[in-house]
Amino acid sequence: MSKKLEDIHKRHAMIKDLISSQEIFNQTQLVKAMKQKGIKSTQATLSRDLTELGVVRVPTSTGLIYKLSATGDETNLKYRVAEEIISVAGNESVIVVKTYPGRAQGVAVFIDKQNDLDTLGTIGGDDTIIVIPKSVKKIKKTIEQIKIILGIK
Amino acid sequence: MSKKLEDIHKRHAMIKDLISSQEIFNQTQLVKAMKQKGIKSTQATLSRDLTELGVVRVPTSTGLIYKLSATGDETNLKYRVAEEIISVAGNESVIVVKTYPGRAQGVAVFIDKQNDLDTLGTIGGDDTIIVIPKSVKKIKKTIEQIKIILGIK
DNA sequence: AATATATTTGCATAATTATGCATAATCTTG
DNA sequence: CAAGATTATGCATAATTATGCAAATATATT
Repeated sequence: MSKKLEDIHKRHAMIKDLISSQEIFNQTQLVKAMKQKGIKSTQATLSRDLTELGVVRVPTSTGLIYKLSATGDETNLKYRVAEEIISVAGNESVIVVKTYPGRAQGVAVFIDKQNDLDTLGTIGGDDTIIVIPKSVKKIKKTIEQIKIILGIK
Repeated sequence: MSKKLEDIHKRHAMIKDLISSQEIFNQTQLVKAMKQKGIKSTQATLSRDLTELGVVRVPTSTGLIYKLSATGDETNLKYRVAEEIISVAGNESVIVVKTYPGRAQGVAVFIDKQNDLDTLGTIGGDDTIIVIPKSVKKIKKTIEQIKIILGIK
């Protein structure tokens, strides 16, 4: 297992921990709070982390604070989407996802939302989606990722 | 009635409308969108409005966009209800709440739910609500409480 | 292991948002 | 209606956040 990946995970976990246990008003404050907990990073990195974690800055009576955005149906959605997929396959240049009739649009939107997928974009018809990878070299990997995210084989 | 209050309400309504009907990425874009709809304002004012409306900026696959924060959130409901109220006043026997057209029912339900209010009940029409206090002696106090709960003056 | 690919990070800075202050608009009270 | 008080707004700018780029680190391939 990658040391780096562990670190990122640790940092993300710490961020979630901090923003849910205390009022964090801005990113420099977060930098300091993390430092106290033994994790050093910079405002720039945290800005990216917050985006990845889907954290929002909400107005409250005490000021703008960071909060984890409401999740919950995410896992559920995943299941439903997975059930609509027939197959995921690729050739040398694109990935093709087959779905049950009329389901392609919804699945395509879901795939688009997974911003940890290295895709340029998707086009969905009625029962077929074309996924354009960032690079043709990533096709295999991306197919794997899609399958992993959706928990299918 | 105040011209100004109407304008603010209109602007707030427009903001909610715009951010829920299209992707608004930043405040200058919002300024332009509002202008097209005939409401002129500045980035500074909109910044304040967004805070008042409890709007959040959430990360999505297409970038950071503004969204009304999760419904069901109590604080939020409060904001929205408060937005619909024009005035709260009383005479020697009842309290009258004036709202924007068609909003009275919703506001009345909200007031009913506040069980720390010393009221016997409410009757709501289209834009007016009559609130019956437990005792006429509590009218002043109850008006105050309503205003405090909703954070209005 | 060596080389090639890909990812993460920090720095510097651009982009964006929030706010103090002065002014204008509105409201209140006499 | 006038005078004073309050609230809303815009301007200028401070505060904060996001990002291009290059270096560092990690991963994959042979």
